[in-house]
Amino acid sequence: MSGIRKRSSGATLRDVASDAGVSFSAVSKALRNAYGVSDSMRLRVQASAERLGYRPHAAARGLRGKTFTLGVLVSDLHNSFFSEIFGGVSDTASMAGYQAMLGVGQVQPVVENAVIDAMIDRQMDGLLLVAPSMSPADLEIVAEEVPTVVIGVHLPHATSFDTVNNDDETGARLVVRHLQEQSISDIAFFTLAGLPEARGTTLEFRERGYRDEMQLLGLQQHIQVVGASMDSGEIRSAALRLLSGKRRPRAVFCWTDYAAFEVIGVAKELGLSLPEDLVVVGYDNTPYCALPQHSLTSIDQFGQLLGQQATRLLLERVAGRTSPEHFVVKPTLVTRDSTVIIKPSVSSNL
Amino acid sequence: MSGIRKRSSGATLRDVASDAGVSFSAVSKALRNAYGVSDSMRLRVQASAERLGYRPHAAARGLRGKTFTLGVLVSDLHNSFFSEIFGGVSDTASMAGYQAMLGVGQVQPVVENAVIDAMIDRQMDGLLLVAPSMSPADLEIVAEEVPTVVIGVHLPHATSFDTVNNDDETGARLVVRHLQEQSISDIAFFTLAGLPEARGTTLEFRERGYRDEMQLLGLQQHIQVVGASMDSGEIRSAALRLLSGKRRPRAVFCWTDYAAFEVIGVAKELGLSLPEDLVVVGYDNTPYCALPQHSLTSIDQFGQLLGQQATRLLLERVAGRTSPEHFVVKPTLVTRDSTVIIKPSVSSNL
DNA sequence: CACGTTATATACAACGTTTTCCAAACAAGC
DNA sequence: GCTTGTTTGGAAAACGTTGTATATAACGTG
Repeated sequence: MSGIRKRSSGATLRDVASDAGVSFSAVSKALRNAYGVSDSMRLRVQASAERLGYRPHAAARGLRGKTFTLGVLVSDLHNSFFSEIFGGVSDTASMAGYQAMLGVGQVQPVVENAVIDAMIDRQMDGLLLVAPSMSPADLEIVAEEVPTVVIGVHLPHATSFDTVNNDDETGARLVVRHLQEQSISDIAFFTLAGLPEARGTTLEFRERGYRDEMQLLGLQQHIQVVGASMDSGEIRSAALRLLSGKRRPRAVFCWTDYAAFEVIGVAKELGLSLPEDLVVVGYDNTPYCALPQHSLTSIDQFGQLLGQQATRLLLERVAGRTSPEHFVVKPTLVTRDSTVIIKPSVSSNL
Repeated sequence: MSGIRKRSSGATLRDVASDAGVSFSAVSKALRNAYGVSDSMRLRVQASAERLGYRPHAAARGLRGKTFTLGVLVSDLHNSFFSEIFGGVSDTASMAGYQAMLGVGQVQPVVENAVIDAMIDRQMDGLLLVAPSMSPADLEIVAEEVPTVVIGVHLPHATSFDTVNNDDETGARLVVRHLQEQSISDIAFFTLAGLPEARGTTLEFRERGYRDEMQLLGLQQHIQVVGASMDSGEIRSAALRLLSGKRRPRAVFCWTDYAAFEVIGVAKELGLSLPEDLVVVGYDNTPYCALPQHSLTSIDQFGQLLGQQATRLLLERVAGRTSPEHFVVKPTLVTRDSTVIIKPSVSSNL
């Protein structure tokens, strides 16, 4: 019930050693289940350690061995998709005796670098970079220094780090196909603009999937791509231009849910009714999608799974693997009212 | 432009020393601007350090002195209010040469304790606990061990740590008064249920403010409090009970924005129109409130400012202050369409 | 019984800092 | 020129681990 550990013990290896009547290096080995320790001693040592509330001093450890800490860099806390990823990371890490610590890069390469430096300085055993905005070259530099796994950047030929992604191209295709099945062909893609440079990013792949599938279905004349930064105001004005222009599309497929919500907002302000006049689709399937006032069709990319797999790979790298692995999960379309034209009879499914 | 630091230098104090032609302890002092170093030497050392790309080894530092790391514990990443706080923390910390690292407590005291332990083990110089769900007694235990500042728990008499809060009571009063000015008197309060225990929490204060102000305005017969956990399903069923029951209120004041969004959703499903049939108010003024489909009136508690002040206090504690300080910021009501009955003429204010 | 061969436990040298204590150098006061 | 004091730089002892090298004991084998 209490839960909280009796602290301020400050017991060190030496204290445990003198309590158990053995040498302090014996304690070190006994507690790490190292080779060359008799069962009787291990038991005695463990008992003493337990009683004294011994906890290894991470800084001291960091000086010689591992710190059992993983650094996770996310670009933006506001995107609740990242929270989902972190959930998977945190669980998997703690089950392996590691602790995950989060840093925030604010989508600015400068800040990202500072955070990464800080993590390396603190001797973190491995780094998990979620949707970093730095260049592949810089990623290589980081990966050279410390075991690294990257989520959200498609670099299947990277050798010095692993990548974990959802198949963004397929995700985008699913959307286009779904809309076409609803007899909607005039589909625009709303992307994120103003990023440093072409980066092998998820955005590229989503856009490519969109373009390719449009082409495949013979809808190439309807291809239309607009973009805005992450700023709410910019998203709104881009959406306004798109929806009040003369080429207003029948559907808008947004690179992330939040952008979709803004688009829906602008549409409402323009007096458009959804889904009759306009259909909107998002990406990430964040919790807000399920709210009836949005009921937003979206692509689920299984953030938790992504986090788990990435952590698994990272721990493998920390353990010594050097050959690269690239994990891709198939995304799923979650259809909701925002794109289902013919509504089902009654039902207010709570 | 490049930005990324030349890594893998691995330069240590000794390397810098031999490069500059001085002893390594001289380097240590020179770089920390310690007493007893001539200007000429300081300059020479700084030049060498710069050239070799020297970075202090945090683990080694942790063994003797500070780690220049602050641990931030948040209960739940999904609440984007916390992101806002962290923004303020991060900025203030890095300006003082500190790095903030985030841990997530999942609203479970067990996990919270594990994360706190991990932070203490890693010799973090101070802890910033955001809306922790642990007991005041446990907070004291933690604070005894390491400089601590708590955000989001009202304990104005705590001596071993500082607190930073918005004035939840006033916030709630603002809401009630605002609604009454709109001639709405039948106001219910929607709170968070199923927490460990009474904790001196923000919830308590919001509820108290609500009750007191209702009383003051002579609306005591309309006082009605319902609650649900953080789970979306539970919120929805509680909202359904409230809104379809015979005592359906005219307004629902929710302890946090997300709950308000769920309530709005349920209301829509029930065919209620807002704001004519029902009025909803939230707390935190998260970015989603501004979306036209919500246009949710909410209380802004200035998360960024909260984070900045908390960090300032924490750094003071790290520097040695032991007398407690308790900072309170006045919240502000941000009115939006969800509660403004008579709509302004035209305007689609983008 | 000398002689490897295993087991087991200890000693001790790192690891990269911070900090205390000392020595050297130099100036000032008599 | 001798104390006294005040800078300035260096030597060395922590800090709490890990990991390697070494000592000791126990145990067959030839």
